[in-house]
Amino acid sequence: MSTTRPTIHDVASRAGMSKSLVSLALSGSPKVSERSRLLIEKAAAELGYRPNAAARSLSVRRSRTIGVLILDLHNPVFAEILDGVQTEVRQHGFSTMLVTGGENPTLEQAEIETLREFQVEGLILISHRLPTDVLRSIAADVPTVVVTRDDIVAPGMDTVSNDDVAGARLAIDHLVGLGHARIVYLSGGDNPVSHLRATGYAAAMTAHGLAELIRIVPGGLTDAIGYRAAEAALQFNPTALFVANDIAAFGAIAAIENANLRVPEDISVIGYDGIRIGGMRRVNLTTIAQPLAELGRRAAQHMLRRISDRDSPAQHENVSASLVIRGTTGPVKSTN
Amino acid sequence: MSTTRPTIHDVASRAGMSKSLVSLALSGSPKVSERSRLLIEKAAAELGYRPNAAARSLSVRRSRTIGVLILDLHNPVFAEILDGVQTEVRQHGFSTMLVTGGENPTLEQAEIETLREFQVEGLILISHRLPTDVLRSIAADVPTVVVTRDDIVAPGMDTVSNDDVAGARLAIDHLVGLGHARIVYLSGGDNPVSHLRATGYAAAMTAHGLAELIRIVPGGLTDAIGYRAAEAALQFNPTALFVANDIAAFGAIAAIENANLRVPEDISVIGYDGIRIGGMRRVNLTTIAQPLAELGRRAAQHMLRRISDRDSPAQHENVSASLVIRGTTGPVKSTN
DNA sequence: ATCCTTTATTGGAACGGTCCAATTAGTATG
DNA sequence: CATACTAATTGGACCGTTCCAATAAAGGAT
Repeated sequence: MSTTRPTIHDVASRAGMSKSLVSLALSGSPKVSERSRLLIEKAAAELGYRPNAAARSLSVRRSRTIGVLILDLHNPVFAEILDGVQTEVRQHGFSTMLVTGGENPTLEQAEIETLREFQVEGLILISHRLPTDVLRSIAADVPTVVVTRDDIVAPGMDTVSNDDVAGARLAIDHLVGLGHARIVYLSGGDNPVSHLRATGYAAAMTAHGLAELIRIVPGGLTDAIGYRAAEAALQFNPTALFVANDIAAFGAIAAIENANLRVPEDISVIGYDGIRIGGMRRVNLTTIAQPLAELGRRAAQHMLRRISDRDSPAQHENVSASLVIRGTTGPVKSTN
Repeated sequence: MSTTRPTIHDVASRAGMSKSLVSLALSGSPKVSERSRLLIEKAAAELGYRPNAAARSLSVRRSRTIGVLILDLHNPVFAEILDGVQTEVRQHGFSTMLVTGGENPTLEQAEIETLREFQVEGLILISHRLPTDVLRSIAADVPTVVVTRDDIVAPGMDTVSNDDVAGARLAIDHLVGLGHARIVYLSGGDNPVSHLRATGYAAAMTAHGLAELIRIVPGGLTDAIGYRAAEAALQFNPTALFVANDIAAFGAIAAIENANLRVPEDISVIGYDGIRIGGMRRVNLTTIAQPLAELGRRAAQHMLRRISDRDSPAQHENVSASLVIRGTTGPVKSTN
């Protein structure tokens, strides 16, 4: 059916008043008489009237929508952050428009372009792979907040992330506290977050007088790559592995078990991120947990602030990650 | 800076031609002279002009956007389906607008309302918890396709799902083939999908002459509930568990191991869905895999068809799931 | 009754595009 | 060198809202 959707005009003529009054009534203005309001509401309901957001946004010059770019849908980390963003944003009467670039910079840029054509009032980037200058120019004319990374700063751009260096230190402290010394870091590939975690690892090792035992094995953020990286790491005869993220840690554990070693009895493993499935009893991964939904909520709050005050100074918030001890780390084997 | 974004008028006056010509040129019309086109493109670039999607959509009366409702962001199943939707839809020049209702019918309805105000041209529901009549009335005036469920049919609404009954049968056939008989089904709670899988389970058991061994333990779709359900299931002294979904299967495995039994030596476990993390070597879950991204792609295709031909007959597509044998199922113990 | 306030209502311009019909410029034809 | 086309360009209506300035209606005070 639905030939054309009813407009405010249709409601007006059915209620026998002007479209202006309908507009007023529907937006809850107090200067509409009770009688008219009722009539109008009745007509609107009967017609199944639904305001046209495009027309409104054109008229008021606000879309009440914020754009969200998510790095990779398959990594639960980002879904959990998104969840926080959504709840916060919704509470303030905003909608979100979501896109993914699948870690492909070109695609990411195109998707952001689309978002901007829709006149989103702000952009939340749940991580990204954009070149610095591109990011800069985006942030220069639309309120932007980046979650998860704080390596790039630009005027008018906020960041919300956890302190990866401190988090890594937490992991190493925990392991050293359990008596470990030959601790290898499986990196998460060539990206800023992984580099920071490497830095924290190296710093903590050094602080514990273990500088000469620092070993970094190149890896990545997936299960399969974690598996391979762990295999490579075994050559160093480690007693513990610090893995760049939880998903890769899953792979690492599999590799260890496959080499007929036990976790944590022979080798302890600690991940990073604190995704929910890491807590599944079957996996039970010790990890450095970021408050993911909280990260998202904060990001949304910064966004809302920045929208209402475009040139409030850039803020870079650092929330702290925490050590969650579960079953994949334990005391180092006495003899070895 | 960005006081006001440049409009097509600004481009026109800078290039020294009319806004109509600018519109023509920018949409690649062949009736614009080479000279003018170049001038216009230059002006647009210099100004950083970006068309206003709201204005366009108002004028052409098409938004080129489709709305997507996703049941629960935390379950990877839905993210993987979404991925398929996105790639397909994008290829055809559409954007998506994503919302979640978190399994809450009221919230879902509100979110769908928002989507409709944005004049989405169609709605893809990656599962949902809507009452039948609500769903019906939605489908009655906006092209709708439901993924994952085909229990409700309505005119003008397509569905894309896997055949849960057949899938369940596949699982049971596999287990029976391995010699199992005391096979318990851990349900996924009170929802249509789980019921269908129960039906398939019961039918297959009956077909194998095991009708009197049918045991259904109430469960849910999460790890924690799967754990508890498995504990409860042990009273039946099963040799195998068929679990309503992969995530719950993870929990079930943990429960079994916690009871000092081994998987699959003592008890085999098979899940349903085929989410990626089930393939992680550490987990290595045997499962009935739905082609998730494919499901999403198909849904998008139906959507596009329905958009271009509103009253093409409702289609209900059933893609088949397949058995993926991994490490959590094995031959039944000889003596027991 | 008349004038002044309030209160309620309305017409119309604007928002930034698209697209159609009309106009102008340019070119070929007889 | 008109005439008839074709190609290129333009003005303006329209899409569905909001909102402001203007108008109408309803009381109140004198």
